[in-house]
Amino acid sequence: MKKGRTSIKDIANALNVSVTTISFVLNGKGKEKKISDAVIKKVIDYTESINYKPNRVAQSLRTGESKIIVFMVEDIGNYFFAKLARIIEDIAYKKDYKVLFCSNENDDARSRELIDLFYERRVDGFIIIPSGGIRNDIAQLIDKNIPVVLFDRYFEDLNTSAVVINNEDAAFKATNKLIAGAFKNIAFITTDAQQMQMRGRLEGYKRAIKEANLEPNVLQVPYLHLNSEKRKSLIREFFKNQEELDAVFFSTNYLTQHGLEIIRELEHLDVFKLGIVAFDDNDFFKIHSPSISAVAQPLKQMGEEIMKIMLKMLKEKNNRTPTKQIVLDARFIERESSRIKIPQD
Amino acid sequence: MKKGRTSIKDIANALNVSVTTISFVLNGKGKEKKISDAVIKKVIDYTESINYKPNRVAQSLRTGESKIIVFMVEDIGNYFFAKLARIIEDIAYKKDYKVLFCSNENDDARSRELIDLFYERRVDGFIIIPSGGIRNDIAQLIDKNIPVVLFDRYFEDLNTSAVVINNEDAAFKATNKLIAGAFKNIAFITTDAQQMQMRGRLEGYKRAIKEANLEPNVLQVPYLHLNSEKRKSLIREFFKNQEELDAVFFSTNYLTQHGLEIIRELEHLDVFKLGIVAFDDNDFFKIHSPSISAVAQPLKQMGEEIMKIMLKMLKEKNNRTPTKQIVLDARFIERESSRIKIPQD
DNA sequence: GTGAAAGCGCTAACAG
DNA sequence: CTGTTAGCGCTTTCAC
Repeated sequence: MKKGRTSIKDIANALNVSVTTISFVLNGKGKEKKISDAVIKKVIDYTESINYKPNRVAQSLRTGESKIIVFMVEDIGNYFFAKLARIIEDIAYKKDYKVLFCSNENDDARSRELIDLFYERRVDGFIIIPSGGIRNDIAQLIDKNIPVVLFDRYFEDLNTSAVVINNEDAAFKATNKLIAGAFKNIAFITTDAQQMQMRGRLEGYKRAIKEANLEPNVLQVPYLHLNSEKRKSLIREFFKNQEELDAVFFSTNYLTQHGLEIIRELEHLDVFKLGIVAFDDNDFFKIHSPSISAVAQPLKQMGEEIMKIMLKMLKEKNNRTPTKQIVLDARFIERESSRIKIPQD
Repeated sequence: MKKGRTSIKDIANALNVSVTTISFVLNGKGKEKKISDAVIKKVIDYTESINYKPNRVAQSLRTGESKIIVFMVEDIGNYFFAKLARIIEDIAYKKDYKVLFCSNENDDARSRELIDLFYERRVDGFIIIPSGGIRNDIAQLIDKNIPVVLFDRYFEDLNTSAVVINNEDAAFKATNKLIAGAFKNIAFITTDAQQMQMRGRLEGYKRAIKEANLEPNVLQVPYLHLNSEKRKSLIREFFKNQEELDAVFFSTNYLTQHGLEIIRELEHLDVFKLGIVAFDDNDFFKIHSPSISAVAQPLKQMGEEIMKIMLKMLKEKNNRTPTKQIVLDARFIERESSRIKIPQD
């Protein structure tokens, strides 16, 4: 293994053929360009023997393509996103694309930084869960003819391709599960983010509550500029004044996590008597006592739809592919926490 | 916002100055190269007005630098790695480096693919938790003079910079916590991976058990070619034949997760009576009933040490920086699961 | 103070 | 069938 980096020119010199020949062979165009089998073999053998790797930076510069797709979510550590990432990656690999993952923490500044970073590096496409304030950045990408597929949510006033679930319906059904479990005072803990998926979940909850002639009971935790301790204390305060409460529906994964922690520490709440439902599933929910019922998004299907659109855009680079919006249904996973509890009176 | 991508040449044309001038100004060398203030202002204003972003691919090709560091771990979704990633990123940003994260799933083939991907793209440095079989790939990077810092574990026969914790000592102390909690039959559930950090943990456990005149009781779950269901059934079988068992020490995060799931389903085990300790902390451990005691690695310190070495190597590019190995101590977080339990007889 | 031009490693049109 | 060469967008040396 020699020091430094070998170039295609070095190989041409070593083998006494031109760089063109090398380039053709390495790009699998040997046959097509009628390079002799002997030369092809010579080139292949040699490049393999020295473990030559072409400089993709130069390739990218020359071709204008990077064969890289960016997958940007709130938090790649999140069970839901991590699983989805895997599905997308598998599909991409089959088409010779690599996928780079990153987390925007639902933060506009960070999203922008990441978009810039990858845009400047000429990635071929973006799959993004947009944070609230990056509408214009997305619009710019589209303007520059770069394929973008949003998911989980999108901007209603921006014409983009997107894959989302029917949040209103999913929340409606989940709330009804609690209602069917004979719970009467069902709180909904959500964020105050004015993102469409959050609004949808809230609407679904409200509709179910209304149709059952119950009272809505909503806590909206501000989602900006709060660390988890602050959020937790808001949830704690909310629970403290809820003597009647018998069930809780958490609208996001991290709120569920906070909520379970608080319920655990409050004397007047018994996690085994409370009805609990979470939006988005998590590996720990089945280990928890009681196990936690959850609304699970159809990961496989989402990944496939996202990539179908992305690959199409990538292929039709020049003529602008018409945008496409897909809405999928979520699934309710019933566990212990949403079942009818032991009567208490 | 115009279509396509603006180049430095377009700007030169638009402003009637040469590309050199633009380049100098954009790289902050305006003053140094004695470009007039008027021209500097003109260039800055114009590039900002059209929101020009230099093509980093071309920059990279020209300078041979990408200003990107790769951070590769088993699973970036893991609490421990995610936190560490954040710390590293913060430090890198201050020195104008970006960090790209990726997960190798402790799989050699995947590690290799990722290393190749980034190597071909000329990233400036690698921070890696190596999977077992990539010793040679790491060696090649070092051979090619690319800065590499390993952490969590390293190859004893390869001279690399690395940051690790004292696993033997941490496991020894954690086991002693259980022993102090009056537990007598303490099982150690680990993988059969022959990686140094796993061997260290096993040794620490064994030493503590021996010094207390207890009997070691070890389950080594094969870590290759097993999906989580398979691993779980091995743990289930192990537990089934353990009537005497009163405590468990899990050597990794995912084994803890599996273990808790199994304990939950087995009639003869009561999670509230069992002593439990996990290696590596997790957000869910404090929500779990009972809350789970854990060995926590010193994240901040690890991140700082890793970056100290990395930045040094990056700066001294040419003369090969001597390698450096750092060993840090872990911390035991005592929660409910390791405390003395209600007497049972 | 500013510009011309070489060259980073690669692809591909064109020439022979 | 294979070689020569322009050029992707940028940095930087050297010239004026």
